[in-house]
Amino acid sequence: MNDINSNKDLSQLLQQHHLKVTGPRLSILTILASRDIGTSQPDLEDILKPEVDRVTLYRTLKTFSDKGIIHKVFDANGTATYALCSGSCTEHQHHDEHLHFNCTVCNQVYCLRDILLPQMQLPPGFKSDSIIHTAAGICNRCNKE
Amino acid sequence: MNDINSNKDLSQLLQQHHLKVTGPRLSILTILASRDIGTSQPDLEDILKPEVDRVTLYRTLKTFSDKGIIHKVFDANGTATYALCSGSCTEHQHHDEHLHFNCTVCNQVYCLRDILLPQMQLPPGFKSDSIIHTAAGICNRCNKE
DNA sequence: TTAAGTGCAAAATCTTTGCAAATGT
DNA sequence: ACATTTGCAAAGATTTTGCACTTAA
Repeated sequence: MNDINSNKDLSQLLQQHHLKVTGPRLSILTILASRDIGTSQPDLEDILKPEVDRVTLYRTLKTFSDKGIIHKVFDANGTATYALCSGSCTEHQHHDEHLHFNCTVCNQVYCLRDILLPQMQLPPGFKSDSIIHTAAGICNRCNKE
Repeated sequence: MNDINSNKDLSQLLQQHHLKVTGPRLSILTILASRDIGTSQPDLEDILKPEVDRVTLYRTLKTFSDKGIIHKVFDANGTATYALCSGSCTEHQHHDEHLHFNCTVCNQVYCLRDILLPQMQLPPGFKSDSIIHTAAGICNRCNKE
């Protein structure tokens, strides 16, 4: 569970990024904030239907990504999933260097923020801003069943 | 450059996977084999147009993925790119645990097979089959210019 | 010969764009 | 009041499906 979850905090989050506080935006943020896992555009669409228009969802996710409020992770099928950024992301740079885990059973994307990520040596001439690590396998919930 | 590149080798590759050797398939494999970088579906489409139908391309890429001949990597925009698998991939399991590098300038996806990948400790209950590492940054070619 | 593969057309999806109406500041 | 944001409609792009024709084995 993310620590940003009261409605008030979410409003502040929007204001910090110079975005107006609107119903659709709060709904979307509330869903994302309540999950430690990435949520796909289609899933969000289902949950928010029919209160929020599909187009608004597209635009809002774009806006949030651009502003550094959420980040995008692709699951194994190439479907984008979205999750709240940690505090240090900005419009100019994302810092989402945590491990993502995509369960092959339930297909959910987990953000495992506590895993230590190793440094990697790149070949000469390559300069990396960020490395995304996405593991595929079975998550703790599906593992039990 | 991949070491599989003669037309004969590519035919064998198809036969090994019980696939018929056809023009479109060889064309697609030839392109992928000649590059150390992932190639996107749209790029392939452009290169192969109008000899190979768009639908054939979709179906062929799907077949090759399923058979373990190529693997799919998503670039930062979520566009799928395709690259030849290393020898050890099968229909049942892919072993593509190399580092992918997506250049933010030219957008190309490099498969950096020689980078040593570290092991990571997952939380209890999580079991991982594979981890994909995708770095974003500037590649050696764009770095020079 | 015949199962697999291809190409075309058309359907189904997914994503973006334009614009008028609504809304937050 | 006014720039932003939304919702609808429609356009555009992407991906899949059906089916008859072709081709490799």
